[in-house]
Amino acid sequence: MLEIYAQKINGMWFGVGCENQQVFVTSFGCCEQSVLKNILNKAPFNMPFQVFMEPSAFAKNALDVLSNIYEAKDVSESFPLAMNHLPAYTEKVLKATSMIPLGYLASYGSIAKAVGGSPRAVGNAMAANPFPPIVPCHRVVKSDFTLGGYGGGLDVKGDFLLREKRGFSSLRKIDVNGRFLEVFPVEFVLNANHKSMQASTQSKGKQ
DNA sequence: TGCAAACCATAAC
DNA sequence: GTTATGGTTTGCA
Repeated sequence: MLEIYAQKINGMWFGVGCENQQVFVTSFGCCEQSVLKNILNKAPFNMPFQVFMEPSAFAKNALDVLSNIYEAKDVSESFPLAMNHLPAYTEKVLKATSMIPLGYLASYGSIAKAVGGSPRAVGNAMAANPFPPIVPCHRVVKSDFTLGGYGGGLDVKGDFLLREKRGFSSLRKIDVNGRFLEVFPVEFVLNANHKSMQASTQSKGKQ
């Protein structure tokens, strides 16, 4: 039985679906309704569920962690995430994605290089991510430093990156099962988008 | 810049 | 099985 909890923390709604001290699905959003809808969308389709008003201790802790991640705090705590029901490739991509450190981003292509497959396949796995923002799919962007897509909306993704800005300036390589995942500072994307906005306003000015 | 083709795992049929 | 569909990338005009 999937136990579903939703709670408002600091103005934002967070939700978890769990069973046997394992997290199956998470969600966040501006209202309770959308959070619950997302949870039911991403939950294994044939799993019976029940929505609870009072979070269990386990769920309460999970909700707090979600909120901390949302606020771009450095969260070291990790959870038992139930990934067994996911396709093997999706699981690999999500695990690699969860290794991207706070303040850094990876491109769809660099993840594809690290785990195999193609950038599009990585994008598909991101879209299927049941664990936002525990698995930080908002830290995956296009290779040209534009944002790409995001289930919760691009503005949400952009806001995340602004909050996660940490002032790093150099590339890093993360070891993912012996293969390297290249990551770069959030600033690269923020600067690139800033420049492109400047460029578009300049070209408008010239006309 | 803009467009077309290659990319490859999923889900739907 | 087969097809359609992407949260992409790359090359070429």
